[in-house]
Amino acid sequence: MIFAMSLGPGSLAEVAALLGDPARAHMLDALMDGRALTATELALAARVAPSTASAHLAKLEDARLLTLLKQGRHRYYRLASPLVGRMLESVMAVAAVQSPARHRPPTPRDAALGLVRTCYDHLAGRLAVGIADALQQRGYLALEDEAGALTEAGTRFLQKFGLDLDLEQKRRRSFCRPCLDWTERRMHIGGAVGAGLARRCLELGWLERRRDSRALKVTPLGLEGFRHSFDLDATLPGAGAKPAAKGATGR
Amino acid sequence: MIFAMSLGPGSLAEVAALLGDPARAHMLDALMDGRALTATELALAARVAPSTASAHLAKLEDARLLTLLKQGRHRYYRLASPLVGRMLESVMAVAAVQSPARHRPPTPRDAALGLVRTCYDHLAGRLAVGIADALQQRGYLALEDEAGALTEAGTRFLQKFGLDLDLEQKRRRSFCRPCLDWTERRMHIGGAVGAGLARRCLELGWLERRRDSRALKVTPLGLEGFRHSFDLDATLPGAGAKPAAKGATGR
DNA sequence: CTGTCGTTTCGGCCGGGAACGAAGCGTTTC
DNA sequence: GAAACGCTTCGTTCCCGGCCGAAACGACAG
Repeated sequence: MIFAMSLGPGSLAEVAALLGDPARAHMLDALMDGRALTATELALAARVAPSTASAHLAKLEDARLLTLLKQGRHRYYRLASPLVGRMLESVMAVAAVQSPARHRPPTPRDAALGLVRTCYDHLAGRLAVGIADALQQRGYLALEDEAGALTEAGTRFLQKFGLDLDLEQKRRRSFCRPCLDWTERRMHIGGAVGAGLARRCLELGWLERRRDSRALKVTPLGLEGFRHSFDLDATLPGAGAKPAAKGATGR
Repeated sequence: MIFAMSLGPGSLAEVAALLGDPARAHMLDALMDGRALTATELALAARVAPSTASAHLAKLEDARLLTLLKQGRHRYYRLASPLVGRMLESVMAVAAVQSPARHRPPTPRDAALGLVRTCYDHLAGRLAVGIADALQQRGYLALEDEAGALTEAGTRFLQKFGLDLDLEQKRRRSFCRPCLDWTERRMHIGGAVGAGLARRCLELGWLERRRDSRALKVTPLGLEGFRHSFDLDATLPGAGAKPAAKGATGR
């Protein structure tokens, strides 16, 4: 039998087929913020019966896309590695590009997701793109299709902002991965810098996690902080007072 | 109906399902070298009847994963964008990691693929990893999990080697994307630098495309060139004379 | 020990979609 | 014009795999 390649297209299909089921896709999407969720939570996210969810999770774990953490009578699942997260990102990026806003009933909760959410370990959404834009405009950052890099001025700026880039930077000369946003269709900051930025924003109390969603809440403190540090308006359009500098988010 | 998210996990599943069929996966894999192939060639690659292939190709084109070029009575398909290529890469990277050499009947033709092949627009395989290693060892390159960058010395070296990095470099400060190799499980050079390197090796006549495979042929000229410029032994293990400096490829 | 909760296993149902062959359409060659 | 070729459309078959509910299992709480 020569027709079975030892690796390659065969296993490509196997992995992709796992992502190709709507229920599993919803589960993986729910896990994309990096947290560990229980089987029931994932069943809820996928809108299937617990028994169905169990079968799906067994497959995903068997394929090493998820890792399992048994804790009492709960079973916590999480993405097996950043590699898996990046794979999901890249598929979503393609999905976003090739489906040019087919049907657009912009759900109310989508608005929150569109403003700012987590993307595995970093920030995504309008705010994240805005941050990337602001840093680029000031010459702190160069973000291209395939790679990104901080300038020295940018490194100093982010260190002053509270990121500890020194350790990382000694090991790796460049660690700022561009990530295509599926709502904005624009690049934002992933990689180590993106993760650090997200961590710092949560640490400062500018953003808060929500229990039920990947969307993040911008605190009043954050509203002021983003305006002051990045010249960004982090309000939801149509919610509350009209922004003073409306152009800031749109750009 | 609140249960239908406008974008996100739904379209993730849609795209992934397209990759999840073995026949389509084989087609996409065949297209991963960036060339355009006809419908019959793809049918052959996927080992399905022309009518079946036609249906698959229609779906892939409809989803904008492939673009169609009509030419006479032939229909040439190719990957719609580098984004699609990168998505396939990332899925294969996961597939390679999570299937730890399940069944290993190392096909003879796999040996050629393992040595050097194209990966969308750049080189992959043992030789490509070797090149990346050599450049890193000389301090020309820093390649990490999420990003990579040339040093100034590395830029000069590659320019002397015949890559025209000037144009690119003015536009983008950093453009050297690391790409996980599914045979070697090591990083090699993708992005603009990787593409340039591949182009230059073909241009120099060091490597030649094969008609039927993504594997490349190392010419005698290339054998000497790789040894001289990168201190690499580009022979197939077990084929021909034993390499003089065996450690060079293994590292 | 008994009940509750989180999770898995089993059995059965059902639909989507991948496969093929035959026939049709457009293009090139002789 | 006829024949060969490349590809698609149509109609049919068929099987894989997702779904659920019922029941079993293990863990914790009372």
